[in-house]
Amino acid sequence: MSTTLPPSTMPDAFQQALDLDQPIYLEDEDIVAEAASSPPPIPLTFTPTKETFTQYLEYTDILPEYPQTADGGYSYVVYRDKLQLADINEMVGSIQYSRTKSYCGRHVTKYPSFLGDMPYFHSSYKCSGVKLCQYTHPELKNLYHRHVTTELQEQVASYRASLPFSEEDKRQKTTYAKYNAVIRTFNNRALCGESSTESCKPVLKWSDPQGALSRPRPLILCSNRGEGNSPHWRELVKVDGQLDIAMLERLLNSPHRLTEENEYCGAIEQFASRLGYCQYDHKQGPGRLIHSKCNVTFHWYWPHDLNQYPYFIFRSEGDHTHPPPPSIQRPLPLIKEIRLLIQRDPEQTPSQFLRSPEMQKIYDRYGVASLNEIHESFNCLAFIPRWLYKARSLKYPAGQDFAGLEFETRKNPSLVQSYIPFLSEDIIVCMTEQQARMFLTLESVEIDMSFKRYRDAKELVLAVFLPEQSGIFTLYRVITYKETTESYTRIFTLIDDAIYSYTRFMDMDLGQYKGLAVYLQEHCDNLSHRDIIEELVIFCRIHFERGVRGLVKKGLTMPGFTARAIALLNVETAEEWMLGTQFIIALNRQNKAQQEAQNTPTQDTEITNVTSSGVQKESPRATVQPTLTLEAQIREQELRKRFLELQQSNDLLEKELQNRRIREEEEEARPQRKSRRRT
DNA sequence: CGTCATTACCTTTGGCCACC
DNA sequence: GGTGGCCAAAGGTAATGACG
Repeated sequence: MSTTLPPSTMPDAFQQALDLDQPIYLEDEDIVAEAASSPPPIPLTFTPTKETFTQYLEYTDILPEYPQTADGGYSYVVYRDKLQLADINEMVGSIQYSRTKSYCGRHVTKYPSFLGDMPYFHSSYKCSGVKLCQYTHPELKNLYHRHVTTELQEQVASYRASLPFSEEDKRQKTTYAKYNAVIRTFNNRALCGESSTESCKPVLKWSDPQGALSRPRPLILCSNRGEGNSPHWRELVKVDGQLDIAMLERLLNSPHRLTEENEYCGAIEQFASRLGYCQYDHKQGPGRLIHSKCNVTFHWYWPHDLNQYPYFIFRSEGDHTHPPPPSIQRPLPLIKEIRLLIQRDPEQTPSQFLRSPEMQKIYDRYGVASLNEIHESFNCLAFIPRWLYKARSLKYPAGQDFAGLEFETRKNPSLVQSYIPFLSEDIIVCMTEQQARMFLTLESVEIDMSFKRYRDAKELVLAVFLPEQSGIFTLYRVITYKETTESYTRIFTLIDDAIYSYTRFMDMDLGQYKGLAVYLQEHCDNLSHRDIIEELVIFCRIHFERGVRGLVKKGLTMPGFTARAIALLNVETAEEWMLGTQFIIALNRQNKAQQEAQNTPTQDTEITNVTSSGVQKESPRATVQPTLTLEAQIREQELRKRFLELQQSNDLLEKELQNRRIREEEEEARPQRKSRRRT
């Protein structure tokens, strides 16, 4: 619905302004100088109650982050092919001035505007100003502006740079803050109590070293403090790297102390900032952030039919009665993209997210290596963990603990059928049908226990290494909150149940499975659990190596023990294994006998304890050196040769590992930032 | 219609704390 | 020391009504 306006009612200025061939361009010109000869105002709206005018008009395809403003109004006519309402919101939302909305989206249907005689919407913001430190330099405070130019930004930066020490150097900042605190407290006569006098001044001295190995330590004390007990102030300065002691000494002991005059600050924060004080400890104390108000108004108008008229007008009126705020509004299109990526996969950590291939694509698009190279507002990335947390909370409203799982299973019952065959408060079993089928085709599986993924629970994983895929295939996952034998028995029963529930229609596989069950039952009656374990279980290499090193740590002194024991891991047959272990045991006996002969006391450590924790507690079985037949002796020689070869290659490996450890220790010893380590 | 004031709800932010 | 979880407070938004 549109109202036609007789051409006669169109003001000349409007007609002239509508002539897009002759736009009125005002770019980086000095508006103040032009004010004397300012052109007649251009009407933007034609309403009977109050017409809106603009003094300046600029055509553009993108609204600047710091739109210009003017007394009679500075307006931008923004044109873009296929302009959408979202684009308008994005551009208006990206301006760097904090603002509050005066009103939003008012329809104007009866009166024409600069956009023509079609209905339009009209919205309005008010600039909220900035927050300035109470010690802001008066010139900076009064840096009213209409246009943010490079010169203005440099001028603002110069006020920040005029502070005594670089704001970026944390150590210098801390030292300066310490110095200021000491001076202030001395000036308040708060440190020397009743003995405090006008002449009390803080000085930095070094203590006399106590003993040959101690070093002099820095002290801040009152200049009136003598030897021994004194009511005057004395404080030992902590040498923990946070303070630059040499700088503190220079500041405190210099005959020309920094002038006692107050210093000025250059801190400007967005009005939206919740900081109470500026980030700089001044001589006169921390500076409270104070709201510097502003009366600038922003208005924007856009036609109902953006397809037909892909224009909108943005108008800014009044002077900003404050210096320009720092550029911290993040570019909206990029922010939307990041938000979408986070919503898609909120289970990443912030650093994983920033290094993800999706983010890498964004960096590549801009030809940069990190976000802060795209826009300075990304210098602070604290919003990333918050958004991840929020997205996770939305995705898992009941959390990701047991309650969350229960919630998910109720919401999505098929989850139970397809992946969680058993769920109780103590044990959660995860297995799919494909995993169950895979399980039945295997001769062996690996069992691993993880303590790290969940806070209170442990995770037991049955997996198999597939050489064709060069990867580990998980077969079965149990999350358990108990660690008792009963709970493990229950877990292994549940493996049976899970496989059965998924594969009950597979006759052939079921036969295999039943056969295995019968086999286990029959053998369990006749054999001890140790025998069954020996028959069925191969323990983890890492646990074996840990066991070997543990024995050495406990005091086993047999020469070449580590290399020989670890060589056992590379044997290929049971015979080689038995021979190897007997060889080591015999050597150990010999070694012990020698040590006893020399009356050297040794640790009572038994090598046969070298197995995984499950068997470790058992008493070692008596080993008998067998009497060998001739045939066996020949076979033994072959095996001994093979064992020695293995041992030799292992010795080399051991040496290489040792060298690597030494190198790592040296690296660690260097004074550098320690990296976090996960074990 | 332009503007202001009010209100209720939504979102962001700085800071605290526990944990690894 | 970095990180994540969480909270209170403050800023922002949207809707609405009143007035000139």
